[in-house]
Amino acid sequence: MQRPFVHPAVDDVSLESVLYALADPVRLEIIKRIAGGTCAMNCSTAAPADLPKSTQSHHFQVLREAGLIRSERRGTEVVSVLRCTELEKRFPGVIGSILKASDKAKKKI
Amino acid sequence: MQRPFVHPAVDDVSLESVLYALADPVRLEIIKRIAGGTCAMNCSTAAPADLPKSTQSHHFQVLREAGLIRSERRGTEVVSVLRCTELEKRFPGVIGSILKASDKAKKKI
DNA sequence: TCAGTAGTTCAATAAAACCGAACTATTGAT
DNA sequence: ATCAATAGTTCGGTTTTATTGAACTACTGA
Repeated sequence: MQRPFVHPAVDDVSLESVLYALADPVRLEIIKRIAGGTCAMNCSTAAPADLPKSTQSHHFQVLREAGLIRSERRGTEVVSVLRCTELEKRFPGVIGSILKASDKAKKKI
Repeated sequence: MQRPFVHPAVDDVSLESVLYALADPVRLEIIKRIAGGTCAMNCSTAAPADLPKSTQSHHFQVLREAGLIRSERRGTEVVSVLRCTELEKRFPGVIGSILKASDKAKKKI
């Protein structure tokens, strides 16, 4: 049987794990897409297309266990949402400034 | 001869490398000490005391190459300062909110 | 010049990431 | 109900990265 998704309580989310999760270019891109889009994304849509499925799955697991996203199965696919409100409460300004900075950095290139 | 310290130009500093550098508990602690203290620290003072010298040195190298600190030899020791102004300009709010969040997280425990 | 202190570099080991292949879960068609 | 297709997970082996003891470099002060 497949294990159900595990989401840490917001108070158990550590700043280090959040930063670690966002430090990877692929994962930062995923978070940007989830945050910027309809606010709910399946894995294949949110991750770069050329990335192997197992690697995609690994990255979503890291984001989930870091407390950044909440995932839920909907039919054959898994939909993930950013835990923005909770995270903003726990680490004010952190996610927002990072997302803003990543946009700006992208424009520069 | 020992190589001189290399510091990236502020425009070459990537958000990912900054987040990566700060994602490690030891390095985050170092940055907090450098930021909170007299604003200039040698390695032994800024790093946890029980950490092997080679590991300390490695962590300072990561912070340096990520663009977070500027290091300079002063006699036998190396003094490092946070590149706060430059970083604030490039990634507004990022370092500040992370430092603030890390203080709060510490108090909770 | 010599001893002591502060940090770096090297090389070997330990830990983590990556990805192909096999597996699970769900849906929709026959 | 069964079968094929889709979406994602898990496993295991390989590659990459981190850690650290030991040797080395740089500087200071006696």
